[in-house]
Amino acid sequence: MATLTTVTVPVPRSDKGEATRAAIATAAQALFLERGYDKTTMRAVAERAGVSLGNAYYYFGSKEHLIQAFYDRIQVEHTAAAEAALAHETTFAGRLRGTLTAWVDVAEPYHHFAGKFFKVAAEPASPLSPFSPESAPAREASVALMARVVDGADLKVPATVRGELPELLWLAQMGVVLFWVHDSSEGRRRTRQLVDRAVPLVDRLVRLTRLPGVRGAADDIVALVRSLRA
Amino acid sequence: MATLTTVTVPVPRSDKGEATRAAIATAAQALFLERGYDKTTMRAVAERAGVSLGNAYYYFGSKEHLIQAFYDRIQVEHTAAAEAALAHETTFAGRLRGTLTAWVDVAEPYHHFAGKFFKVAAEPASPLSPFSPESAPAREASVALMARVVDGADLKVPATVRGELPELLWLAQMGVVLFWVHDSSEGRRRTRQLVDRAVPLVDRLVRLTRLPGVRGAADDIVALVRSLRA
DNA sequence: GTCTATAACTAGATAGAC
DNA sequence: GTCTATCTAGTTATAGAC
Repeated sequence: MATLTTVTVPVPRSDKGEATRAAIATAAQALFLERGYDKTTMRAVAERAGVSLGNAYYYFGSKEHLIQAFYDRIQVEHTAAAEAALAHETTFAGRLRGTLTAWVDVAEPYHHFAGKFFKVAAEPASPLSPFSPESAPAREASVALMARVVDGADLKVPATVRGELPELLWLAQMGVVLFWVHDSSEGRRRTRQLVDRAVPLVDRLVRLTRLPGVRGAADDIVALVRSLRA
Repeated sequence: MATLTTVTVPVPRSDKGEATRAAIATAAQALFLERGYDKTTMRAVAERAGVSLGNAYYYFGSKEHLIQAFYDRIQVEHTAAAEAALAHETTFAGRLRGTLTAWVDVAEPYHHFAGKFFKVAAEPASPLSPFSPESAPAREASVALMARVVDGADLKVPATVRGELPELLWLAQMGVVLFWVHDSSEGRRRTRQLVDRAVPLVDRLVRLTRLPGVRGAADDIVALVRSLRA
């Protein structure tokens, strides 16, 4: 159980501060895309933003904090791109595939420094960890998106399973992200293959939970997941 | 598909070099345990080892390379500890549980800096990534251990499933490690609970693959895993 | 060629004045 | 809020010793 720690995030109180903060974030994003994370120095970010090094640190506690903006950006873009797919897909498999493929599309421009990205996110103490309190809004938004995948679909499964499905699908998405990070094929061809092949499988597994022999096991999985959240 | 990159590892050619290398690794391990990863400086490691800073870098390309020794140590200790459990367990569930619990026991002393550990391992380009070529020996040893879990057990499942089971169980172990890294409960109580609850579930799921309706899905999973390895 | 050492460089982070 | 000056520690360059 994570102890709840208070994190001091310098939220700008004035309009001027807001503008400065945005300038720094924008400069960082541009430089990360141009040169990648490692080759972008805090000094270069500050210079491009037109502020001093010390001032950049006033708004962002560390270089890693500048990454959070990408997290948020991808999340927002993904939701928009997924909605387009969800609008015309009615089957569970179609909706899930559309949503996952939309993520791969949206994330592509950032792949070349996704390693650093992921590295930071993997540290438990990091606010960028997908399990951290700070990431709760983005995580909940992603789970909510998976809920929309399930809700609009032609899916008949036990209520217990259905209730936990969005969170389980989010976890599956984390698995896709893990694969994607390691995928150096052109255009993330291999990740797309993984999605195309795994989705029908997931579809099949989910529907199998209606089988008497399988349902008990599925309920146990649900109970386990619930107990881990506590 | 990972491109095969040549990695220059300075393997000492003389006995003296070997001794120096060992002294540095030993000093690093002691300091990491005493103060943690972040608070251990390369200068401190060099000093404790009785060598210059530059010399430390001659043997270890970066501070992160010093972590590899822990990887190897845990792997060796885990195999030994697991053998003890495997010697008197005959059921699949018992053998799996003993092996996973042995890992939690062995890894406990290193938990306080496991975050850094994991952070480094999460970067795809890192030689410490569990999927990297450099980690192949340790990974293969872990998979081989899982093969021993399966081989000595009372398990009747389709041959296709059985063939991939060691690797799938290794993947499950990675999941336990991920949970463990984030687990701040005393004595890793929650991770142990996870193992205790998940093992019977895995046992049940594996045996379910004999059901006609489930077997097809299981074969698809096996096929997917195989295609991803290519 | 294999090792080892010293000095210098780089960039993330902090302290304190304004 | 913003700046300048400074600190720290990972890393590299390079010269020389075995």
